[in-house]
Amino acid sequence: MLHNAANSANDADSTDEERFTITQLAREFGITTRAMRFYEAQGLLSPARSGTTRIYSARDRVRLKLVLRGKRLGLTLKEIANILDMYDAEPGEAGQLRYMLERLQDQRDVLEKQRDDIDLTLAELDVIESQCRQRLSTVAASE
Amino acid sequence: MLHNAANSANDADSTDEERFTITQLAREFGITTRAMRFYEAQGLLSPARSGTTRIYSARDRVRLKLVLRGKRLGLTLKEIANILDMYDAEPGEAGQLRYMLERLQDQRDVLEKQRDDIDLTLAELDVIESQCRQRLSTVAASE
DNA sequence: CGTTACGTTTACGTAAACGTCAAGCAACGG
DNA sequence: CCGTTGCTTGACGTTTACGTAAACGTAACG
Repeated sequence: MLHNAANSANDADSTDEERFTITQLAREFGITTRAMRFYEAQGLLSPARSGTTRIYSARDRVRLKLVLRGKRLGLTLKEIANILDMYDAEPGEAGQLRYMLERLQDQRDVLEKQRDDIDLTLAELDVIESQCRQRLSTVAASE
Repeated sequence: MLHNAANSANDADSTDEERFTITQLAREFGITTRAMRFYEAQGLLSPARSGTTRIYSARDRVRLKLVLRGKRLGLTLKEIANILDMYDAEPGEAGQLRYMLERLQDQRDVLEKQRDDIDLTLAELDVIESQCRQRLSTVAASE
């Protein structure tokens, strides 16, 4: 078993990064190892290897977190990949930077539209709920 | 062709509801007729029929709008159907009403979580964008 | 009267995102 | 040494949400 964490002051290794196994992260985030391997196949993750075994760093963990957040927003894995790529994109030339700014704005537009949709939906849930409570009080009275 | 709208003061029909063809609505919302028929097959829409031809009412149109909003939020058609069902649910008995209130709260939790995710993502896009503009000004200076 | 436009059903195809085996290697406990 | 546990790579199955094509009806247009 991999001795993990709880090693504070020793270790010859210069970087004291925590390392995780695939099942550790899977359990932590409530997903399957199959899903994680799939994300890797899609280029969303690229953990180190010890032999054939995957070793996830803290950075990998953050990326996974971002993937799952993207999923909650209903983004496809491809869209998530595009965002992740922007995170650690090489400087690049002016044209590419300008293109990237456009894509960023597109993403922002989608998210803001989505926030509006959420607010609308929440407002309608309020209406339904109050109607529901109304009926409930009426029904409860006749029991 | 169906003479639509623009008939204000006549018509023996008591309800002056507008009626739409499938292609009208499809064009209006930028989707395909195939999609609309699919939504119907999944129980999300149930337009009237004139012979075999579908006739959509204003109410059908609203439902379609809600379906598309749900889609933008990343909901599955099944989830959307559940929400729509709550819209026009029969009063029902107390137990069912209480169950419905729970489902409503679940939905609210998801949406609020989603809004938090959006705010986080927007904040990160800001960071990326400003870095992007930084580099761009640097690069632009050396041209 | 042919074709163009719009409507229908039925049915097979497809992309995305995994689920679910199967078969195999590696270490560790008893 | 043998079995359990945890990791690996295929590879095929499944669900969702349509796309796409075939084959047909019908109403208007020139």
